[in-house]
Amino acid sequence: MRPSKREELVNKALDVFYRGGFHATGMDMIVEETGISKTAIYNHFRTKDDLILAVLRRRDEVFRNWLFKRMSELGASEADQLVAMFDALGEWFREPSFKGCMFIKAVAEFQDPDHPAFKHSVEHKGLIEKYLLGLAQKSKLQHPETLVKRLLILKEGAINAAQFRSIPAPAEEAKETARLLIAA
Amino acid sequence: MRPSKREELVNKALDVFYRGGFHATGMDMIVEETGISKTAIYNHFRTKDDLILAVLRRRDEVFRNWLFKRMSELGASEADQLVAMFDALGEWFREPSFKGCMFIKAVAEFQDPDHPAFKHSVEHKGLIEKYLLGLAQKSKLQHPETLVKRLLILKEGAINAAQFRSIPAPAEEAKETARLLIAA
DNA sequence: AGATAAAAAGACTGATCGGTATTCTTTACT
DNA sequence: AGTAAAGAATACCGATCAGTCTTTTTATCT
Repeated sequence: MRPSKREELVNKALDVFYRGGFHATGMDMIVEETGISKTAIYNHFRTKDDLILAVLRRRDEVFRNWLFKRMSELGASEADQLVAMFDALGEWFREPSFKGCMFIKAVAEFQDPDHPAFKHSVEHKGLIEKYLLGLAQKSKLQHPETLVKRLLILKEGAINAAQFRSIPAPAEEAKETARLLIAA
Repeated sequence: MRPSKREELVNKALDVFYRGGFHATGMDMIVEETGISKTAIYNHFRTKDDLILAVLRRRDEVFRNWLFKRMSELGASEADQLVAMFDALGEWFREPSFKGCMFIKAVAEFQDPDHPAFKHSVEHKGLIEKYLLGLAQKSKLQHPETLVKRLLILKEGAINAAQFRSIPAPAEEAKETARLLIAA
């Protein structure tokens, strides 16, 4: 099956870039870690940047699917789901392989706002915002736009604190703050 | 004056690394942008990593001094100063050269928790936490440790949102949330 | 001013970068 | 089975990486 070969490459490259960073990881390392030869890789992707973009697209898809599914499993009402986002994040943080948000890393390494990796990272955050806004509107909470923006700030902050490991339970702290916002 | 030459190198290197990233910026670029020859640079620093560490130390010093000073200028009481942190952050975000937090970038590029750049970044956040905790304790607010952890999450989240430019006024959103936390 | 020492400039090193050309292996069809 | 066509493995390319060595400049002291 041809397409699965490509997907396998993207999935493995995702792991390698996530662990090692984008610039610091050379294509030779991708070859070594995936077991796929350079020719085969460049048969699927024109440049390293193209591969990175495919990786980011895959990460976007996987992460959003996982997060939204987990939120709906952990929360009953729409308002509950918004709060449950932080429980889901907490599960993510506790995974041994957790190394922070790939899109935060991407904008850190590709700082030009016109770079496709930067733009895609902004899009990813935008799609999450859109989804949260839908939930906030369905629930009858006041000022849904404002609420969502503040929840997003809490989410990003919790992810960062988790990566720095400077706060023992960032998801829980963010969750309590989110509760406060929703109750207000 | 000898030491000022070294400081000038560190200050200029800081700019270049901040704009271009750590791995993506080669030493030749540092030479070009600073006008200081490679020999002179390597006379002061044994390796590129050593230079990067000096840059991070300088950034830590400059940023904390600026932030704490600005907080005390913008806030009267200790509790006010905690809230005013977000006004100061807002000023930072509006600087045209703003490109996010250098320490977030550092942990994104040097992911190994044992790497000196990672450790120094954690230290930086720790020093800020310590200062905020001092303020929270002097003010008679309840649960100062918890409050500070949540304020830090808001701070990190606002910085990230500012870098992504996904939220129009992240400092203001974070500030309002902080008010809520302090009032609670 | 001239000798000497310190420092900086820039050519250069092996290694590695992203990417390609050539060789080799595998597959598919008659 | 034999042959052609497709795909992958690897040797290889110029460019650039971090870092050094040699040469030239600059500064100091008499």
